Formats: sequence, structure tokens, C-alpha cells
Amino acid sequence: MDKLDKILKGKIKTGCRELKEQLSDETLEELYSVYPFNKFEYIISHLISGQIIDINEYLSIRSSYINRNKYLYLFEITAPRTFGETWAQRHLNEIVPELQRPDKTTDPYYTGEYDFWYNNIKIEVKASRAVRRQSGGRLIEKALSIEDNASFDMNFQQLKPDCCDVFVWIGVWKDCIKYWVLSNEEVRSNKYFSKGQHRGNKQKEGQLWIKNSNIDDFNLYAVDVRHILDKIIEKSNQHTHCHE
DNA sequence: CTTCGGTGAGTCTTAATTTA
DNA sequence: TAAATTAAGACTCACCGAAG
Repeated sequence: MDKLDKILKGKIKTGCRELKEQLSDETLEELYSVYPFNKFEYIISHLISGQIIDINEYLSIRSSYINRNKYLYLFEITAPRTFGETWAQRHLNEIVPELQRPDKTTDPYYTGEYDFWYNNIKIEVKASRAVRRQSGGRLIEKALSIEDNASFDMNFQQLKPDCCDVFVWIGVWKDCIKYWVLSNEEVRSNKYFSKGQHRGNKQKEGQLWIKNSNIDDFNLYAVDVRHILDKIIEKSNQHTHCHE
């Protein structure tokens, strides 16, 4: 939103007096809109009609905005499970179709404690979104770009290294998605791993924050979309075996 | 300001119960 | 008996707030 605002403000400045009045901050402030009409459609129509921009310039502004906000829609999801399961798990399965949904036929002892199964490897998926660190406000308004240097803390939680062999973490920014793959041991012994969450699970469950201040320490585990499965297999050879 | 142990709230799954 | 409804529990991630 910030960058689009800047671009439009810059364009308005180059217009004639009349146009500047029509698009002044005060006018825009008072502008009453009902979906799908809004401030942007109003400004852009004026800019085109005043010949400040032409249709091609509009199209280029539009497509670069879309590029900068490809994944913004993911911040519209409010319910944790809708994001974590409906989106994140399905998304990973689309990228890596080889991963199987576990059930009693793949693993007789399966009771929902991990998310995917591949060739005897138990895989747990966790996802988190990068948002501005501030209390209140909707997620979509706090969504961060990978280039922003505002502070954030992605909370990967309810991590149970005893229940799976490999973790796949998905970090979502409004313009990009990052993937990290770690063995259960790499999580358990990670210096940022914080033990203890939810009463009754104190020994088994922990959490970890990937923050603007420590994200580089995880580059070691970052993996390109195309290599996720290879990395899962590689990491599964390093994990500490859990006994049924 | 950041950290990190913990709670909160929405959704889904499964089991239990009621209804037809 | 089978289907429909309700209740219980598990699983998801965001967020809080005391302590540093």
C-alpha cells in the first residue's frame, strides 16, 4: 500500500491545479466509496482522464503492485487452521506431490501427530506469516514485504521433535515464500528452540521464533522450492530415530 | 525496545448421544 | 439399525505480557 500511495502521490503532483484539487488529501479523506469503487480507482481514473498517465502506464503500475503483493491474500485468512492446514499443507503437497497424507494404512500407529509421510519419513509442516510487530489491527494491514526492515517474529510452535523426523517450515511474506527444512535433532538442539508450551506437554513441546534479527542463522536450512523433497530425504538420514 | 513461556480463539476430527 | 446431531478433544497459529 505504501509504495502505491507514493507512486500515485508523485503523479498527482505533476498535474494541473484543478487535478491537484480533485485529488487533494482533504478530498480523498472525505471520499465516500462502496465496494468495488475505492480511492485507487478514483485517483487512477482522474490521472488517466487528465492525461497524466496513459493506459500502458496504468497497466504497468497495476502489474508491479500485483507482483509486490502476490501473497497478500494469505493474510486475509484469520483462522489458524485455515491457514496452517487448508492452505499451508495443501500448498506444500502441490509443490511436492510425492508426500502422502498419513493414515492407519501407511502407519498403523498414526494418530495425527505429524502431517505427511514419505517412504517411512514422518514430516511435520509449520507455517507462519511475517507481520509488523504491533498490537491490534488486521493481519493484512500488518503484512510485511521481504524488503521491509521492520521487525517481526514468526512463531513456529507446538514443535514436537519426538513426533516426527523432519520439519518443513514455511514463512510467508506478502511478496515471497521461504522454506526451511530441518531434522528433528536440528530443531531440538537449536539455540533458539524454546522448550515448554501448553501445560502437560512441558517435556515434549517447544517453540521457536524466526525474527528479523536471527533469520540469517537459518539460511543453512533454507531450501529452494524445487529441492524440498531431496532435502527431506537428506535430513531424514540425520534425524534421531523415535521409537513407536 | 526484545524475549519467551504461556494463553486464546477458530476450525476440524472423532466419539458419544439422540433422533428417525 | 442407521443416520443425524451434539459434545469433546485435538490441532492450527496469533498474540499477550511479565521480565530482562
